[in-house]
Amino acid sequence: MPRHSVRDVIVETALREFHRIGFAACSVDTITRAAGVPKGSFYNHFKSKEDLAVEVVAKYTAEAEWNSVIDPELTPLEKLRAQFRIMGDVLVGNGYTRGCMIGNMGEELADHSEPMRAQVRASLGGWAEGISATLRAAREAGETSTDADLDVLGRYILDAWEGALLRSKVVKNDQPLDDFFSTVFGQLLR
Amino acid sequence: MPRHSVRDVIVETALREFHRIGFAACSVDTITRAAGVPKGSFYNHFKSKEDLAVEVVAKYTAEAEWNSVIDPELTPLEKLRAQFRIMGDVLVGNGYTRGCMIGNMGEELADHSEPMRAQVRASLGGWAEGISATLRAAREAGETSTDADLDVLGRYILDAWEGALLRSKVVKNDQPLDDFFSTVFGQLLR
DNA sequence: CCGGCCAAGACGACTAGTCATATTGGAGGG
DNA sequence: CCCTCCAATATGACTAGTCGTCTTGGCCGG
Repeated sequence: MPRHSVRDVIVETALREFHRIGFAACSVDTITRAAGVPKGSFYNHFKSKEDLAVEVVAKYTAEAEWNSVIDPELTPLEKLRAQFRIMGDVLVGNGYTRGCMIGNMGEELADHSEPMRAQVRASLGGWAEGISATLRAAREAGETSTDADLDVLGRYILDAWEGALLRSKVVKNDQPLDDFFSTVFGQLLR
Repeated sequence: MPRHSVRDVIVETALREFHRIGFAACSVDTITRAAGVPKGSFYNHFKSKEDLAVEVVAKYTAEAEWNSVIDPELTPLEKLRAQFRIMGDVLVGNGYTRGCMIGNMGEELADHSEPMRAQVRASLGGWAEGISATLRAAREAGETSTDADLDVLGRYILDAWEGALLRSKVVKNDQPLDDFFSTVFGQLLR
């Protein structure tokens, strides 16, 4: 049991720290110190820092706040809006820093780490498919009259979200998120 | 003159190398080796690696392929499409690596370097304004019937571009760019 | 001679990962 | 039940670099 729990502490801590400062700036030492775990123990649980990061992205993908929107009273588009809203609230709560963990890792490591590129690809792919599924429900419910291919649109909306988060880190105000919401829900999906 | 030329060689080389592998992965040694310049000379011209990177982003912004689209025969929307197309061709030509230099730097450094955050902010801001100006010309020419606020739309389109380039690095195929073009020109701007 | 510019190599901080040693837990025997 | 031994696991000092930056000596020109 203790070994299992130490491992989990490392993953949880790494998730927080990688998101806070990014992969390159976050050393194994930083993680283990923050986790209160001896540095030498790290390699009992993870083959490398890269392996840990891949696992962290998988965990984040499964547990992101996105998944916490489960109110059955919401229409499909209301649900989609709530999902993006809650993710945006996290960004704002962090003072417009950190952006999106998945996008950050893709940006930083896609050209350098094949396991990470594969993980980010899977994470973004699954996320976009979820958006497209919600769009299909919205279309069936008569919530949107768009004639766009909904798989294309789901992916595109996610791209726009990643870009908006990036710009939020840069301008440090609400404008990118406001632009996103008004364009996606006010133009593309009406 | 020689100092000026060495300095320029460093900037040109840095532009290439920073874009190829990103800020953190690109050491001063990497740049000076590639430039054929003694490493010790570097600090005669630049206060720091960060200062160089800021200057590189400014230079890239001024000289990106985006600016090379000047055919007066093109309608505003044709011009906009050509501008994005030529930028996309660079990505494809590099095997779907590198993404967008400005976005990359913003991603990697916005939370760590204030001068870089300011530069990326200026670069993205200017770029988005250019897009919005083209959209206004398109509206006046009757090319688009969108009723969106064109300043909002310009910024949003640029966000979507950044996100599409990120995803291109991850999936390494044409899908993100295709999604971008069909949604922006097939949905938002028709 | 003096001042300014150049650049080689030194400097100190930091990194991911290793490994010799310490610790712990489980199994077997009395 | 207790004790001993052994194997597996834990750990912190260490290794072998890399890094950005600085210092100092040399060179050149006025």
